[in-house]
Amino acid sequence: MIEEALKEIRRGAEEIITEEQIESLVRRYYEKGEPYYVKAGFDPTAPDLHLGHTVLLQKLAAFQKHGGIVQFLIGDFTGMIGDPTGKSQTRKKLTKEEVKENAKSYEEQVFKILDPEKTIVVFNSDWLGKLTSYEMIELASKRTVARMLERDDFEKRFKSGQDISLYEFFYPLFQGYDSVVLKSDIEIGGTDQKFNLLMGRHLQRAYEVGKEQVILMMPILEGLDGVQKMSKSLGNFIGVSEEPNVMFAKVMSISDDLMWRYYELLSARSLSEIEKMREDVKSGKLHPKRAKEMLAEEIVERFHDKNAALSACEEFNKVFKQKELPTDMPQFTLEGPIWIAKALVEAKLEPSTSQARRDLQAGAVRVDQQKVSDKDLQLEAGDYILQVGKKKFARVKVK
RNA sequence: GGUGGGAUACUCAAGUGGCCAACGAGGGCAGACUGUAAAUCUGCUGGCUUUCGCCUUCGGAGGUUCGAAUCCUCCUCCCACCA
Repeated sequence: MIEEALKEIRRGAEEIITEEQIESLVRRYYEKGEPYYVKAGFDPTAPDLHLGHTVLLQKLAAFQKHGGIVQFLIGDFTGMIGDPTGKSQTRKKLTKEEVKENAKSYEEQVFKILDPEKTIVVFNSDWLGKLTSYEMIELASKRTVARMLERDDFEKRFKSGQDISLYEFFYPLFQGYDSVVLKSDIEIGGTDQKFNLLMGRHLQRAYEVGKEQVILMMPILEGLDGVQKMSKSLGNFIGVSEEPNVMFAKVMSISDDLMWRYYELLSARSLSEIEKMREDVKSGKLHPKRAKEMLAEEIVERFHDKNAALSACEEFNKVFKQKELPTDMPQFTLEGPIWIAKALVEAKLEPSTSQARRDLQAGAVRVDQQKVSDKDLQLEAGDYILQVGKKKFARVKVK
């Protein structure tokens, strides 16, 4: 039992410091029923979560199954400073109302994964905002400049003579101080957070909290392209609030290799179950597409529901396998007669007539499921279904 | 402070007076093949005018020239070496 629990906890983790400590926490829970605290910090800015963020959340959920009480920390104070990157200055301060608002929408999204019964939501402005100058100096005295400069980006900047503002040193200190206040037993975060996470461990020792938090680092999830990290700005993400059909299709578009990575980091299926699927795919017993569908179904179900998942799957196969038309298409009414290239732009299927012209040339455009070979095609009054490539559809009425 | 080198489209990177909307690679889009996977092959990859052409783009501002990404002047920012 304990072994199983540890296996799930270790799953996907890039690094754990230290394994022994985690083991004793879990053991203590199973033998004496004593829970432990698992902390994770989140940005207070508008939470538009994507699957990348849920990697951490699921790890928290795994802990909850095995005795962990989650300390869901909203870094409304630290967020104001901003984690040092060398570029950003002190960020705009969010009002109390904005933070509350964001926290609320966090909860809506987050409790699809976390167990609210075992989650405590905390705001670090509650204690960081009240620190006196004396206490801040005390905090700063717990760490030397030399040790601070060990942090990767500080070291680089220092060596190359770039600016390091004093305030930047406070970010890791504050994050670590949170662990002191919260008496966390474990803190989890991305691999890029290693320095900050270790700071919590150090400060707990320095403040004689009586424990040194375990740190568990999760890898950064790759985006749909399978190479770069999932991020909104790169456009390779799956948002947790996206439409079931969109979400499903996005999962289906990932490569087979990436599929297993997603299974490991995102699926609630047990490792042994996943291993079995992997073997079945290898031996031909399970079609890889079906394996991917199962993943897509699971993910859609988590953020929507079972029915949405099933109908998304059905819709997907209808459109892409049977090549039938999607059930829902955006509708447009246009003045006619109209040149096909213009109509495509009007229907938002193309960004410009030049691009439309190219796609026309390439044979990527269909009207009522028929490939258009005439680049000069005029649409007379009537109803049409326009299609560009495999994914873009629109219903237009020409007047 | 001095001396050299550099800044080109989404990214990297050619081009050093007209043939440059600008070689090539990556990425992206599309087609074929498939399982909307991967791999592979093919086409396209600034905008507008249904393509005759026109307009905007090569760090910024001016200038020389019939004509400039390319030459000149000034400015901004990067990088290397010297002090």
